[in-house]
Amino acid sequence: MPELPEVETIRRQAQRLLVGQTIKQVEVKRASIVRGDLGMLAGRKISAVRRFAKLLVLDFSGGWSLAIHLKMTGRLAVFANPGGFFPHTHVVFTLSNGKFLTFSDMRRFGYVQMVRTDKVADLKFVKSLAKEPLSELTLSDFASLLSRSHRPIKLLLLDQTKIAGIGNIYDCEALWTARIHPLRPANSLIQSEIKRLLAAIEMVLTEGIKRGGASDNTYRDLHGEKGHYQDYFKVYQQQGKPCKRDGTPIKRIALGGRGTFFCPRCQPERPALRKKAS
DNA sequence: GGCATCCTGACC
DNA sequence: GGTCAGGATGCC
Repeated sequence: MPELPEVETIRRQAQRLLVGQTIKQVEVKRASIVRGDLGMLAGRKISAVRRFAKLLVLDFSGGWSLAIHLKMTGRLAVFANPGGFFPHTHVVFTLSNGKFLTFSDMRRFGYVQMVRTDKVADLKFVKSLAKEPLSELTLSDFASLLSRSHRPIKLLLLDQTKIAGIGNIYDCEALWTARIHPLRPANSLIQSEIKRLLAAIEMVLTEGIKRGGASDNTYRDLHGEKGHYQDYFKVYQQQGKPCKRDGTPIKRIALGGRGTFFCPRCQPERPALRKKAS
């Protein structure tokens, strides 16, 4: 589902397509995914698009904002005609250019929430977020974060209150890139591994943005199109296929109730012991 | 900190 | 029919 690179892709597209547009009409088809009164947005102009980890925020004239969380299957997309809308479309905004901005979500885990622009930073979810890897988190932040937890590194990276924006896909891909086993206790990583892992996280997120996100399954961008990062997966949902580094079959285990993919050979459960000089 | 839970659909 | 799905939270 949408992680940092996917939401950032949508943010950049929205910046170009939506800023300057005025909301002509709002239609809520399913009230349960809406928090607050979307009718307040009619007649308002979109002035900015922001992202907080995986949360997208549209700012409107008059001090109102709309926080949008896509969770697992949410999609924010612009269509020229109502005939093209995705299934499970719950909210439709008619724009001043005659197009339609839609929010759809098959599993209905996502939401759209009205909030005063000056209160966005006070949203419980936003306040709980840790630093972002591509813009805020330093190596010493990361090292200190890891040293304070004995949880499996894979789970720590998924915790938005520890490091913001990573989901299951980029988690697995970063661990493979850094050659670190997902079950390794966070505080067992040595300095060289910590450095490698942070570089790997930055690399896979940057690559994800460059490829327009990963559409392994349901993700679509603001144009309703798939991303391409799924064509570059090294381990995610590649179980049984040969590791791109050493040919060993990729393994899948369950960790914290979700799929975890890794190479059992180049991501060893224990760091390689230094060979004794003989 | 670990686990169930909100939903629907795809796939084996 | 059973399993799995990229998130976040609320409960123990």
